[in-house]
Amino acid sequence: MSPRADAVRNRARILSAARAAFAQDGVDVPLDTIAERAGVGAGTVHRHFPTKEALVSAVIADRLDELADRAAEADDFFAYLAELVDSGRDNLVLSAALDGTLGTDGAESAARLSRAFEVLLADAQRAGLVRRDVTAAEVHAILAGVLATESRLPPDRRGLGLEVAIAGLRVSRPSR
Amino acid sequence: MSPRADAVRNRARILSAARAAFAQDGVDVPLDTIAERAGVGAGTVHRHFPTKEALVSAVIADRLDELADRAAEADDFFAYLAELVDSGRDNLVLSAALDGTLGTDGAESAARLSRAFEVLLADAQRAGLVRRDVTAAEVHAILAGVLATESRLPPDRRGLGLEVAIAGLRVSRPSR
Amino acid sequence: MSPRADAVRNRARILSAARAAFAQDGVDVPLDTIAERAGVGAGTVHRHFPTKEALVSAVIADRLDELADRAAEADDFFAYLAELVDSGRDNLVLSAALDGTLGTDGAESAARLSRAFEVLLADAQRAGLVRRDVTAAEVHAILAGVLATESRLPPDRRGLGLEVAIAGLRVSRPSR
Amino acid sequence: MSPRADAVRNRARILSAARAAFAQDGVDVPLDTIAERAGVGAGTVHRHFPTKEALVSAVIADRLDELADRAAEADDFFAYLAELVDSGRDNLVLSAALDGTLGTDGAESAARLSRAFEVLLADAQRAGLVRRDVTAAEVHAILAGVLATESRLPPDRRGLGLEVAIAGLRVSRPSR
DNA sequence: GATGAATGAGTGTTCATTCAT
DNA sequence: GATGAATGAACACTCATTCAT
Repeated sequence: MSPRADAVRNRARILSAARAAFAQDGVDVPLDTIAERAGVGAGTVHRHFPTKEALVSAVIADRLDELADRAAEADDFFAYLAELVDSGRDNLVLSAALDGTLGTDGAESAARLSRAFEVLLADAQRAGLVRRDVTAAEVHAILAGVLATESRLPPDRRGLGLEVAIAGLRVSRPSR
Repeated sequence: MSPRADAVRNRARILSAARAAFAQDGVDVPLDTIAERAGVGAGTVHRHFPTKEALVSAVIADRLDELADRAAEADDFFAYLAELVDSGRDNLVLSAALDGTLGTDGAESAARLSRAFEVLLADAQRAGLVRRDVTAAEVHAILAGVLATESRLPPDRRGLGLEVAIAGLRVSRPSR
Repeated sequence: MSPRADAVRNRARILSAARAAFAQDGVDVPLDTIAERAGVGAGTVHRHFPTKEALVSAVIADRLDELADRAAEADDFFAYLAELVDSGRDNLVLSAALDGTLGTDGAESAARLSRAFEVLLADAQRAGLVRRDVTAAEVHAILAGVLATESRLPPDRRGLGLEVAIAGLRVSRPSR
Repeated sequence: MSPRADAVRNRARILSAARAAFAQDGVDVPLDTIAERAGVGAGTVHRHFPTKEALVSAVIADRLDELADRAAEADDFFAYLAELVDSGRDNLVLSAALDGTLGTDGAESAARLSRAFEVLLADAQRAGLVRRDVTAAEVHAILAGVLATESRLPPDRRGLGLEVAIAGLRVSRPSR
């Protein structure tokens, strides 16, 4: 009752190919390229994702889901950040796309991530490791910046951006 | 060597229009739109900038020149950063494009900026306000991240990204 | 020779769905739409009608068969015309398609219709109600025109096209 | 001050090529075909007619303008009809498309035609050559039908459709 | 030098048809 | 036999670039 074995596989392959292609060449890669990478016809991409925008949203939602899963499992705010930055290193483009509209699915995934992230942040704030006046959304904006920074650092300096952000997040008030 | 007055003016108008258009709609705006905004024909844009990429590079180089000018005039590292972030707030797109190749002109402008920036940074480091193990290039990467952060913050929280970065840059070693 | 019950039913459902879809949206409706309307898969449509053209031909042949049936039963030329126009009113698209090639089946149906129609016409001509120099094929062409006219008339004027045609068919020679 | 010499010519060539292509193969001909026939690139077609629909509308409007011109010059209702049918013989497709939406220009052209046609019709009615209870719009619908009829008649019978319509339009009431 | 019309390759999307399940 | 996913050619439309005026 499920001749969908192929369909499921194709959907996954398209998603994966799209993710790689977006990361490598930006969201402007032709859909044909993605189709070729996924080993399917152009029409198949459209069957699964009626619009290019839908595909982008799906890739982002997929990524958000991963992040949400990790956030839900994590128990250490900073370790989670490190992991997140690490995994996002090659996905700057994608993380940039994060600003764009997400389909309904994306919104849901983003909400899941937010909830898990808020818990982690609150713990860290309670433990005195993060200044209390920043919200989860604000820390998220800072993380987006960290990703942008990391992508511009030479390999042997990776981690510096996060290091600085963490240090900066600890201090309540700028003295200077 | 005389009727260049118009040519010079057109070049400036195109650059200005391109800058505004890139900031508003991203680097994917059609050249026709830029030409229209500049009040010139599409062919004129190509006479001055043979390629779209050349125009993008020129806009970036132009911006880098401004930044270099300001850096050369500044005497306070942090005030300079604040000014830079402030002026760059609406130019995230452009600053993202900064990763792309710059033409030769761009390289020169970038070099000018670097030299001025290095002086400011060295002063701040000597004064003990910035950890000594970061280079100018690294601080630049961090600034790019700050711009990304700021663009994601609501208006009433603008400045938080820079604040955190400055605080983080002061601490020499991450203690955690 | 047994499980054809379903096949027969499916064929009928597809034909019916196609007829409705063509009448409503023109012959350019996607086959998928027709398949969905018929409650079958796209592949099933092709099993019954290997080509879209074949489906169109079948729908037309089906319609021609109906018309032939009615013509065979009718005994009054004008009443038959009225009925035909009445039933064809919403099928302009289909009647336009009538020009296109009909498959072999279509030719047969068309022939049946022609024979029945010729009988009716001959009767009317013998009774002096229709000029004698027009053939059945020519009256058919005129009827196609009447359908086109009717589809352009407002609801409260429906019938005018046929009325004029009937009046015109009575006169042997244009006097002017 | 008019480098538009080519532009004007191209516009005319495209319009002409489109008219011929539509008449020959229907409105579904690829734009590329029209471009090729006109001896221009595909982009040029779009510069002049931003949308395919716009091109169709323009072709129709162009045709309506011709008809309006002729109607304005004519002084004999029936001669005008004959001329119209004669010229429209190969344009059934186009006249079928006439139902579709016309752009603003089309509406204007249609209005011009209506006004001229109304004058001719009124004259004919006053002269007792056409029944008085039909409006210009209704006669137009009948003409559309005549065109449909004519396109279905063999060459040696051309004119029969108009002949019948004219005869029918003279009689005030269907007697039967 | 400037103009803007022309070009044509490239893109997203549709859809008749095929084929694995 | 039926299903619906896969295919890929075809289409309308965009846009950087070229070129006649």
